[in-house]
Amino acid sequence: MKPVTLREIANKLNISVTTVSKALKDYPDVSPKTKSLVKELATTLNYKPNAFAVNLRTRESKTIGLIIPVIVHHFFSNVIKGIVAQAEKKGYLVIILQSNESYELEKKQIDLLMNQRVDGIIISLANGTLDFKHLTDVINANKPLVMFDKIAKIVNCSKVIIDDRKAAYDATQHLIDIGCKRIAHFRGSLLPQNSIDRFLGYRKALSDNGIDYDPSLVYICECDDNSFEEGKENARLLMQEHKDVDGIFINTDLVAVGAISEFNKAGIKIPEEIAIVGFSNWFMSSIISPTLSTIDQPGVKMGKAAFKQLYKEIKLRKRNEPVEYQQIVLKTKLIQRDSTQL
Amino acid sequence: MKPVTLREIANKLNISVTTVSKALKDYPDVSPKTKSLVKELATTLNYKPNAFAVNLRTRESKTIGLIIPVIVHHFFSNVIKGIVAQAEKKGYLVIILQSNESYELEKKQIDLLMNQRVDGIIISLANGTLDFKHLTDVINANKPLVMFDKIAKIVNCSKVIIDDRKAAYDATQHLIDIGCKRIAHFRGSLLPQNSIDRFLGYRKALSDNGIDYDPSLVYICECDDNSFEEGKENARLLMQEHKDVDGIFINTDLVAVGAISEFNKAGIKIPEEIAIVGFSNWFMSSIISPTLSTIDQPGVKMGKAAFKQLYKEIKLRKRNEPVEYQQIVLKTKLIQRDSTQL
DNA sequence: ATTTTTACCGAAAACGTTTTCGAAAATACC
DNA sequence: GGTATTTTCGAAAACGTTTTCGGTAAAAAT
Repeated sequence: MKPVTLREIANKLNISVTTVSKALKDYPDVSPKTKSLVKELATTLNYKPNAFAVNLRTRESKTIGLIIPVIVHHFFSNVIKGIVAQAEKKGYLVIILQSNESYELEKKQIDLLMNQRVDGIIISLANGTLDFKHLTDVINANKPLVMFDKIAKIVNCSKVIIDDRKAAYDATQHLIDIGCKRIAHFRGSLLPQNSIDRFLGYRKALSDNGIDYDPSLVYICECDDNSFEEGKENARLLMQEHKDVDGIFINTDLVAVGAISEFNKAGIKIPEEIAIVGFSNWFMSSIISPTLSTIDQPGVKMGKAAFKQLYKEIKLRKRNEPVEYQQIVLKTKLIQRDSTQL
Repeated sequence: MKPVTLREIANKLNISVTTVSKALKDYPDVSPKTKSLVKELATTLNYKPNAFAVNLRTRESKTIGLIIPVIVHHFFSNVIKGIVAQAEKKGYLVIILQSNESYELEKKQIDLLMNQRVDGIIISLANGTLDFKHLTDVINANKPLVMFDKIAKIVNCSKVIIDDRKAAYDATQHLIDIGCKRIAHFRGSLLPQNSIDRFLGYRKALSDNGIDYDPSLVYICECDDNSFEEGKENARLLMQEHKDVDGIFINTDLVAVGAISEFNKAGIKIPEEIAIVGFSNWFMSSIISPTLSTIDQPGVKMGKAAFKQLYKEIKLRKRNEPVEYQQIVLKTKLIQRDSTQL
């Protein structure tokens, strides 16, 4: 019942553990005959190297850690999929942890992963994370760290992001192009970098088109969990406070879907009375009525890119070669659907 | 930069590694003075035990494996969340792999996890899995295995499921209760146990109510990926082939949403002309129009239950106590919404 | 004062690998 | 046949921890 070890193979063949180990790894200093003998016996005995022993010796775990704010989220589960798939290709396993948007938990989890001696960490920050010592600690411990989506610009490491600012600019410009004059923005949480960037893109588009920026048209919400309700709530507020608004750029599709459902209920016509652009291209956005124009945010691709970069850094570090941090910016594109199709 | 080891602490205090180790684990045979000395130094040096070494020595990895068919799926990502949360509470980490509904991949991944010496495995089977040797291998290697949702009844291990048959029965009975006479069933894939059970529940409800079972009313689809399209396609077929159908019990909410959108487009009134019950209580089902009646399938709860059972078995095995496999059946409930509200 | 007990510590083996380095055996060369 | 070279192998150390088992010194008991 106990797993087979090198020693057992060695004993059965009356050779040393050393030779067995070398034979299995095709060292040049072991004869073809013994090599084949060893390999044969290893497969018949179904020998599997003990990962702990290998890791202890080689200081590699062939495992990486992934920390994300929420797992149950279309964008993040797509990223998970991308990372796991790419990692598997390279023989790496992925340990996934969920920070629940909590800075404290995030810190603890980084610790957990470091103790586990993962070879690297991929992270998307919790909204509440303002202090970055736990992250610089990782880097100082000489362990590769890649941030994606929700990043901290100050931290010096590789990042995989989209150009949130440009994407938001494109979305807003699109609303302007179809004739919107008073454009609101549902911004979501205040802190995260991409919330900031999307807001800046929105404002830039306005000013580039000579439209005055009106702060009262920007709706903020700190309720992290029920985005759908957030959309409905903001839509209700908007209908009370700003009847003249004819276009909204919304931070994320789920919120947009909530808003649409509220507008539908109130009998407000989309896009005739209010045009809407969402963000992330959730598959439901092509399904609801009216279908939602949105920005395509390539989750799987981001995941793959993040792992690829991490992998590169792991390899470089191993060879003691200098690593230079990359800022990988993936392309987004505007997808026009009925919610802006006049 | 190198992590601190027991030896370094020992050298700094001029005591042995043994004593340091014991002090940190509160062995009775080390004096309070040295204990506090060691502990203090350990925290100031930020000592973290090397997980590999510990694992090698203790044969525990404090890590479990999770294999699921797809990550990007509301039900499964909820299960992930439940498992990860519960595992973290007990100090366990979770390695997640996605089988992509492929038997071959599933087999490989089991192998990967066994090599990694995880302490246990939680799995939901791929649709294509018909041979179970890779699973019995796990059990024979004396490693705890818990299956959930998509299980194999033949395999002798603990399982966490819902009573699919009863749930399907309830759903169908509900359709009958509101007056449906010709009830179709979108069954999805043919193989998985829960597809079979749901079908049986559907049939039982019919016969218990004296309604003839008509095989042509059961729609099967092997397209694993685009459930939404499957719903639309089946709806189209149904409208052509069986204009007299007045109720459908649909295997999963996403397919149901597809069907609803197709019926909406065709101008067929729900529930007046066709009543619909879905399955899983995806959050979107309370959002679309009309809102969808469905069976609540508690993903997070299932994940938690699965880990709890696995944890129990890990502990029992460690103490060499006999483990008895549990079949944990979680409660589902029918949620009535507009799609069956006459 | 001697023996017994208790309290405290450490040497050493073990977990299963990998890798260095030297030695032995086989082969080549003159 | 003797030397030089190449093949082929294995002993041993190392990775960092845990745990068993003795051993010593001090404290308690006789």
